[in-house]
Amino acid sequence: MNKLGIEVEHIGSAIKEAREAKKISQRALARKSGIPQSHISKIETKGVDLKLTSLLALARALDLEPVLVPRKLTPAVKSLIRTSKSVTVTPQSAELSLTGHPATVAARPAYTLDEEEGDDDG
Amino acid sequence: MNKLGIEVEHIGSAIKEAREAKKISQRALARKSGIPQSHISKIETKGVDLKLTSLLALARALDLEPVLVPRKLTPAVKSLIRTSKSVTVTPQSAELSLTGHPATVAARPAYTLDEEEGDDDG
DNA sequence: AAAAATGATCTACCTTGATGGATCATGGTA
DNA sequence: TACCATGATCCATCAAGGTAGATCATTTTT
Repeated sequence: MNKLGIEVEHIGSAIKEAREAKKISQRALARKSGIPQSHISKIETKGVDLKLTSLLALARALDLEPVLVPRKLTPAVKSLIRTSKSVTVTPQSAELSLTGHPATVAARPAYTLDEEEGDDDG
Repeated sequence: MNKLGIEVEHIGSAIKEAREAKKISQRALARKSGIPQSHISKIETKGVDLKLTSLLALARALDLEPVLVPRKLTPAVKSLIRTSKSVTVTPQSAELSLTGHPATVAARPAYTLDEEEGDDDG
C-alpha cells in the first residue's frame, strides 16, 4: 500500500504468473520488453509502483493488454477472461486484474466483486 | 512516445473523457482521487507517464478498473464495453483501452488511434 | 459588475522508478 | 567437477512523477 492506499504488489505476481505461464525467464522477458532483468526481479518480488510505459512494455511482451473497464462491467469481463482460460486449460490461471482480486480458481461461483471502496464523494 | 515507443498521451484523453462524461471538474476529481488538480491538468494535457498508483486512484475515482486482458480477448472485451456503452447511451463514448487501439465507432467519426507495435523477439 | 469556478501554468522540493552493469547462491546438466 | 542459466541483490546515477501552494486568464453564475 502506498500513499493512496493502493495495493501494488499483486501486479508483480500477475506479471510473474503470466511470465511463468509463458514459460520464459526473466532475462527473456527483459530482452523482449526492454526492461532490465534486475528490474523485473524487483517488480515481481518487491512491490514496485510501475510507470505506465513499463507496465505496457511488460504486458505487451506477455501478450496482455491493460484495458480500462467500467466498474459495472468488470465482473462480466473477468468472467469472459476466466472462461476463456478454463477453455484453454492453463496450468495455473490467475486473475490478472490490475486491482488484484480474489483468485479465480476455476470452480469459482459467479463474481466475487471488487474490494470495497470508501465513498468520499463530495 | 517514450523510451519504449509507447504512447502515453491518450490515457490523459481517456481520463479526461471519462471525467467529463461524469461531469465533474478536475478539482472534484482531485478531491476524490487524492491527486492534485495541477497534476490532473498536466495528465490530461501533456502526456504523463503515470505511475500505477496514480492510474488506479484516478480510475477508481472514475469508476473504472484497469484489467489485464489476454490479447486474443481484447476485441471481445472492447466489444463488450462498447455495446454496454451504446446501451447506456453515453454522450461521448470513448475507447478506454490503455493502449488506445482499434476504434469502437458506434456513432462516431471513427478516429483510429492505432499505433501498431513492432514485434521484435520471437 | 462582482463573485465563483474552471483549467492551465509555474516554482521549488522530494521521492522513486528505471537504467546499466556486476555479483552471487542455487540448481540443473554435460 | 566445471559450466551455464536462473532469479535475487547491490550500487551509483539520472530522469521524471508527484506534492504543495499559488496564480492567472476565462467562463459561468449570481
